[in-house]
Amino acid sequence: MATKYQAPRGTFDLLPAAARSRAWVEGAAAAILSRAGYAPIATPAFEDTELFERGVGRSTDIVRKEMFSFEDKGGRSLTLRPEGTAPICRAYLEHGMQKLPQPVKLSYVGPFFRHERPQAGRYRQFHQIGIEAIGSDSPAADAEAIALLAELLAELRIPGVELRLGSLGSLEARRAYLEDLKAHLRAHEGELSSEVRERIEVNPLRAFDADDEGTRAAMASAPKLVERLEGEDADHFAAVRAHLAAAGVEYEIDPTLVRGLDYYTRTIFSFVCDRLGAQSELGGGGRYDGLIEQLGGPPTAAVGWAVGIERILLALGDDLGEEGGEGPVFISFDPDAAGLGERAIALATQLRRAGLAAELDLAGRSAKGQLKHANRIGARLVVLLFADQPAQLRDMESGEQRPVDLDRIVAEVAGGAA
RNA sequence: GCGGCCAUAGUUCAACGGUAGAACUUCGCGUUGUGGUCGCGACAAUGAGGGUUCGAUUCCCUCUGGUCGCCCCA
Repeated sequence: MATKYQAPRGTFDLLPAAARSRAWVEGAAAAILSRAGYAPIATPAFEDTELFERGVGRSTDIVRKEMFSFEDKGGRSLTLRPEGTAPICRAYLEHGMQKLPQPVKLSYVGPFFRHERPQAGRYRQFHQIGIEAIGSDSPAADAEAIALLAELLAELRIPGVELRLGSLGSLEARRAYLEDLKAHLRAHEGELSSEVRERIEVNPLRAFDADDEGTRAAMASAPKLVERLEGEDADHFAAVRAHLAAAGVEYEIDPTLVRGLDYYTRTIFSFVCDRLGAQSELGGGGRYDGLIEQLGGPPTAAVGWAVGIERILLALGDDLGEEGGEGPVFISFDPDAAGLGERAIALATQLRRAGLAAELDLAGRSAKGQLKHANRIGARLVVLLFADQPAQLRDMESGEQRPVDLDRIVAEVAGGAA
C-alpha cells in the first residue's frame, strides 16, 4: 500500500488467477457464438465523440456525464468507447458490410469505459462480451440473440438468472407514446419525486424505475408501452415470443423495462441476477432499427446484446469451474557444475517443442531449493542433471527415482510415470 | 454525481492516545548436489497531506482508494 502508484480509480489489474476465470468465460462465449455463426470483430478503444453523442443519445446519462472524452493534438474530440454497438455500426457502414449477405452477425469482447462511481460489479474500465446481428428485422434474429445469451449464462451455471422482456415499439409508436406518458407525468407532477420530475422531458421512461411511493403510485395508472403495441410492432413482439418459446427460453414480460441507450426500438431484454449487490443486470440488449440510419447509413434493422464479464464473475462468486491441469516437468541441475544450466534449458526447450510443460530454475537456487520449488509449482516429474553421473528422473508423487537416458527424454516423460 | 462505512507487512488479522505484534506467503539455514512435515532465521506495514497533543495506528480535517446504498447500467 505504500506504493506511489495505484491502478486508477475504478480499474483493476487482472492477476493470473482472475485471468484464468476470465479466459474460461470468454472461451465458453466464443464457442457458443461461433457455433451460431457470429464472427469476431474488434473496433478501436476510442472513437469520435460525436459517434456516441449521435448513436447513444445526447440525453442519456452515458453521454451527459459518463464519457471519458479528450482532445487529440489535432483538436478532434475523442471518447473512450462507453459501449460497443455504435462503433460496430460505424464499422459496418465504413466497410460497406451492407453488401455482405444479411444479417451480418458479429461478436466482440473487450474493454469499455464509463466515468461512474465504482462499486462491486461497476468499474470505470469494464469488459463486455456482445453480439450484433445487423441487417434483419426478423423476429427470429431477436429470438436467436436472446437464446444465445440465455445459453451462455446457463452454460456458465450462473445462479439466480431471470430474463425480462419488453418491447418499445417502433420509433414512431414510441414517440407518440412518450408524448402521452409525459402528459400523464405532468398531470401527476405533484406526486413525483424531484428526480423524476426533472427528467420528465429528458427521459420519462425512467419514471417506471423509481422507488419512492409517490412516483410508484402515479406510475400505476400510467400508460404502458407493451400494452399499446399495435400493428406490425405487436405482430413482431408476438413473433419474438413465439420463437423464444420454440427455443425453450423462459422469460417474464416486464412492461416497465427501459434501457439507458436511446437507440433501442421494439424488442428489449435484460438478464438480471440477484447476486450482483447494488447492480442487477448481468447483460441485456435489444433491437435498434434506427441506429444505422441515425449514423448516416441506409435504414437497417439490427439487434444485439452485451453482457458484463465482471458481472458474470461476481455472480459466480467462488463457484468457478477450476481445472487443475497436469503438472509440468521440472529440470533441476547442480548450480555449481559448469554447463549444466545450459543443458537444462536445452532440455526444457526440447520438451516444450514436443508439447510438454517444462520449467527450470531461474532464480539461482541450490539443488535443494530447486526441488522445493519443483514441489511448490506442482511438478509431476523432475529431471536431475549431474556433472558426473547419469541424469535421474524423479516421480514427485511417489518419490521414486531412476536413471534416465536423455536421448529418449521426450518419450520417457510423455509416458507419465517415472 | 449524492449519502453511510472502511483503510496496519505481499495476504489475513492484532495493538487504552505511550516501544507497531502474529499467522500465512516469500527468501535463507538445519553440511556431504534431493521436495512435501518439523525447527530456526531474515525481508516486510500504519494510503497521502495537514491539525489537536509532551506524545497519534488510535481523535479532527482534506485528498486518494475500496465498499454499501442512491443514481445509472454491463
